Amino acid sequence: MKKPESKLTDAELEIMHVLWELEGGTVRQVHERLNQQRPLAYTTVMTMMSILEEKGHLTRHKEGRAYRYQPVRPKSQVISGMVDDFVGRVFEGSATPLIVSLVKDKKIPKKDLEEIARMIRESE
Amino acid sequence: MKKPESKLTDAELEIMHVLWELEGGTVRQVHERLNQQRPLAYTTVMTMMSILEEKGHLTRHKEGRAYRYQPVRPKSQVISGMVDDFVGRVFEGSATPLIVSLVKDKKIPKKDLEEIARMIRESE
DNA sequence: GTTGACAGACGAAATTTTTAGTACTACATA
DNA sequence: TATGTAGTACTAAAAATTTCGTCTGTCAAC
Repeated sequence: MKKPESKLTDAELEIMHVLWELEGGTVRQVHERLNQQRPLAYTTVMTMMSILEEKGHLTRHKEGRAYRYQPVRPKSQVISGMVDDFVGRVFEGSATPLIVSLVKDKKIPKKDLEEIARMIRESE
Repeated sequence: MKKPESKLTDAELEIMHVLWELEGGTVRQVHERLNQQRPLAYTTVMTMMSILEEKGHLTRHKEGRAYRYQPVRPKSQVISGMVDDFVGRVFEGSATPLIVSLVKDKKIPKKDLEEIARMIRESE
């Protein structure tokens, strides 16, 4: 049964990253990818992908013998939701301190900083 | 037994926020705060705070009959670590897309944007 | 000294998240 | 048609997180 939406857990996010990159794939494909980083049973990946399908993050259709899974929403949209959630939990709603902290003590390449500055100018 | 460090879970973070704001407090004080937002047993808060103490995020000392808990590290430092973790998991290490997405989504008041732009200029 | 309120210790239930085992099906092919 | 293989469904164990109950001790007020 499909639920409308739901928060992505850590392990689920890993899988979504692979599928966004591959633009969809089978359990086997995803398993092969993740397994390079850390041992993980095939069925574990399958279970996770089923859950993601139930949660409405993936759809699937038969392709030959196996299912092919595809992300329902684009990466940008899902991640934007996660950012909102993060800002809510960690910064109690206000995104400004997050940016300030990122710009200040994180290593953003100078080039990117310039681009960001330009973006801000243009958005006004 | 104290472990050196550890990731903050959601519920733990809620408590840390209260203690950062109050600059330390008793279980009762924290419980009263959180209870305004959602029902929560006194002992639940107590357990969480004990765990936070074991994890090294809080210290405590007797004050009258009760313990007074205090954050070990300043909010800015802990949150900076959480941002790193988040950037790693969600943005696969690169913070730039996060900033871009925040600025683009227009979640930042114009006034703050200007200040950020100034910050960038000055950091060069 | 009894009683009631407050506080913590301890143990553990409930829930969520993560991981995996086993059995069953379809298919190719020897 | 017997057999190995790829794939899934179903089930559930394991681990982590969140929640809370009960018991015990202390202290103040009566």
